Amino acid sequence: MKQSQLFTKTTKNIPKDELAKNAELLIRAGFIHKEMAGVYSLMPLGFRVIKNIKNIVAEEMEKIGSEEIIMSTLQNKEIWQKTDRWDDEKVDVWFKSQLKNGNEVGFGWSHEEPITEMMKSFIVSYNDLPRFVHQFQNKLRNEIRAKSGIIRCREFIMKDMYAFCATDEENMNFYNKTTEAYLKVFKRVGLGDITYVTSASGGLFTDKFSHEFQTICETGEDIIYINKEKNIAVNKEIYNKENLEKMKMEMKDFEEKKTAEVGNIFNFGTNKCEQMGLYFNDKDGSKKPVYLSSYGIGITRLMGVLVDVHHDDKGIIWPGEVAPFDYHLISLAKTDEEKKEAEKVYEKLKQIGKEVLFDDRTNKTAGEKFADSDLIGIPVRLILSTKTLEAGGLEIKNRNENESKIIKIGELLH
RNA sequence: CGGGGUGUAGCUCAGUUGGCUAGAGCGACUGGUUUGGGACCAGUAGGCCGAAGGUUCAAGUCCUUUCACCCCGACCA
Repeated sequence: MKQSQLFTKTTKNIPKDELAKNAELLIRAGFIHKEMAGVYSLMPLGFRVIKNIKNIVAEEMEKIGSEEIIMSTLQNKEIWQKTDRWDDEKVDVWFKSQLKNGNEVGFGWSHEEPITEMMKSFIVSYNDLPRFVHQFQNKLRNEIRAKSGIIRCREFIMKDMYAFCATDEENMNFYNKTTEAYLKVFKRVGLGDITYVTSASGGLFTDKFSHEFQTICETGEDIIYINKEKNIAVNKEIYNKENLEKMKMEMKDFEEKKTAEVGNIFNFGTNKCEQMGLYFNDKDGSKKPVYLSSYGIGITRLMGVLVDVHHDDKGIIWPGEVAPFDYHLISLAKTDEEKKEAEKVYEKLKQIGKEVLFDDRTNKTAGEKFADSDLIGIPVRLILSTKTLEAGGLEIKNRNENESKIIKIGELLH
């Protein structure tokens, strides 16, 4: 992509209505645009990062047997009434509207009920189980207070996955497989070292505990207690003597950390399906309720957490796999010949399958280009200038390092 | 939803006890000089001072209402 054509704009000014680092940098670097409190649009750069995160998540979910679908945003009131979750007293994040005929509809804040309802058309026998599906979908939640930049939004992209199983064993097996898959996802996006599987309460979803994936992060809204040796973490909401005794641990074993919840997994057992009337005929002819578990990863939130965790005073430092581009090729070419050379490098890099942002702008000074480059945060910066050509090639520098070196153009293409 | 704060140029802000034609920096545009860390000079454009109502000879400034945004708390996949 040529930067002269890229739909974006960077700014030196810190937006006055954003205190959170993630939103500040993403806006300044031109990744997102704020529509209103808790609602952001994605610009091309932001869209690329989101695509990369989605691809990683999709890959890992497919590896454990899930298929991608996409469900509707508009939701049927009657379906939610079956589990008593239509009532605003029970679920306070509903956005609701009306059809022309006066019927109420809801905007999806979660999809357990609709997916379970849908499955009633497809799961009737043990032969139809297990069934795993996931989707990337815009969730709408009427949060009392949007905050922390893109960490707590009213509209956001979420990956939600649902597992329908015949037995508790099958269900727990998938639950454990997903836990592993999630850890892989967080490792791949660059949060592996600071993300913990955390025991938490089930909240609205289940009476039992659930597991959250919590990433250590200043902008986070959760407090968790971590034991690094045993790799155990507990959310503050269930952190008490009684629960610790069950784990045979004491408070002195834990360290308190501020974290952001980047993923969570819930086991509903057969509760939800019993409420919704999703049963199947087992081998012996008996009618049994289906086991359901659900698995979420906040995709846009993940982008925010990544920025909060990976930045310096100059801008964002994207981990490789989620970065909007592999290379930021900056041309400081003066002569036509040099310009041609820069163009050639750009084309060659594309040919070998690299994603390149090519700063071909002629009306910007070197300093401005460097500042933009640091702000945008592409992992590897390549500079082509009179100086580098004289030295035999390009200057290469990683965003997270200070040293640069000259390499031959040919070396880069291997 | 309680408490606190902020709305003035595209962005970030200044604007005194109410006073004449509302300012700066950045950005944009034009011309020129520059060209390895947001460079310089000259010029130009750009405003319903968040919105509505009120007080006053006079309102960006005072009063009332309202909307938006931020922060703290409560809440919370």
